[in-house]
Amino acid sequence: MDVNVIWSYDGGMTAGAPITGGLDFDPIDAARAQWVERDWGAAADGMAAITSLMRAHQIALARVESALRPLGVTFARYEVLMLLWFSKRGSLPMKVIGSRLQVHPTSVTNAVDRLEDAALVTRSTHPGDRRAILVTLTPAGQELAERATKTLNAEVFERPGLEARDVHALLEILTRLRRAAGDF
Amino acid sequence: MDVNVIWSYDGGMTAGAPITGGLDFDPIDAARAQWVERDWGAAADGMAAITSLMRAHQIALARVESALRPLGVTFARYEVLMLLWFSKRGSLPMKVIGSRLQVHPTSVTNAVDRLEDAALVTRSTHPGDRRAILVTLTPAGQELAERATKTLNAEVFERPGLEARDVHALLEILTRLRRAAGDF
DNA sequence: GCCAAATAATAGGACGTCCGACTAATGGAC
DNA sequence: GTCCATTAGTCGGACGTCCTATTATTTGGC
Repeated sequence: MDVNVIWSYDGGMTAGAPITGGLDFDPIDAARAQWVERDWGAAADGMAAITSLMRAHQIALARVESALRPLGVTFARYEVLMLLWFSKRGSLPMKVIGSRLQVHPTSVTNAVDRLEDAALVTRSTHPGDRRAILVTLTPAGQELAERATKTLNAEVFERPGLEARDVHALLEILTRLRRAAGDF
Repeated sequence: MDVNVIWSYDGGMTAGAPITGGLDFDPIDAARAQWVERDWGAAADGMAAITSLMRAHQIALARVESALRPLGVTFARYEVLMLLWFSKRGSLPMKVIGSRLQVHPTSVTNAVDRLEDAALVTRSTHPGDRRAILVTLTPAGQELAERATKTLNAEVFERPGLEARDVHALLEILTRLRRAAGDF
């Protein structure tokens, strides 16, 4: 038979597929139907939206990381480089980096460790507060930030996989979500 | 002075803030303005939308994990439990789990390892294909899936932090994004 | 029937994230 | 002036994700 026995185990599956695609139905929509069927209708849209958000993040991150991989940086480190590049002095305290990116202090330590190993940034003690560490962009760091931005713009940001109208609507909705969460 | 010196380093920061909130401007909107200013306008909305997506994911995941933590499961493991619960026989091959959740095979191995340690699922060899492993929900696993769903619905999915209109629009846009990415 | 190609799952490792605990420095109350 | 609460950053560990490589099994071409 042309259908692998595994795939027919739960009904509805008619063909094997690579892990990145090829299902003949939308698992999230199927889950949403289950929610309605079990009288969790009040939560169905929220469940589907949040689950979709998780998956959309995974898709977007994979694209971004794939574009950046040849340059030897990750998106987390790229964000730090951009923050420094856009700062007036090319340097920021660890704490400010964490606040702007909304990540845990240890995540900043992690990213800066690796950027420092790659000679893209340097660490120095803050002149006005000896507890604080100033992170400064090196020329190599700025050069990489520029190249990475050019790559990301061309390969991802200019073609995010949605029509312009959707991109704009998505941005507005997510901005409201972030504001409601206290992001700014 | 009442303003920590660190916070004034790049201008605009007027107060210290806990890491989860309190910035007096939106860093993503500021980045978008930089994109426009540097003549990357064609990529500005895409950049802002994708960056917002990353942050929105972080916010949503934190809420979900926070709700699940008292129950001793993570969202990744919860998704596996739900998939099994909704399946006709309460069991699925590893491969199918990975395809439905769109994650790497090793992620399924990881999640099932931990669920098995917690006696929420069992592993057995697939009767029709000795290469494959059938994962089966235990009574404790189903009981936990039910309790976790009740908790998640009440604490997160019924109040996702957006108005119903936005939740619905978000779901539609992300569904188009996932379809364009070949998800189903 | 036999053997090579494809497939299912796991092992080991890299990376980013968070958490709790810890050190060092700051600064306000007295 | 002294002391203690607060703050900045790091360390070790847990977890989820992906990648590459490997083992076992199945399947299809001949």
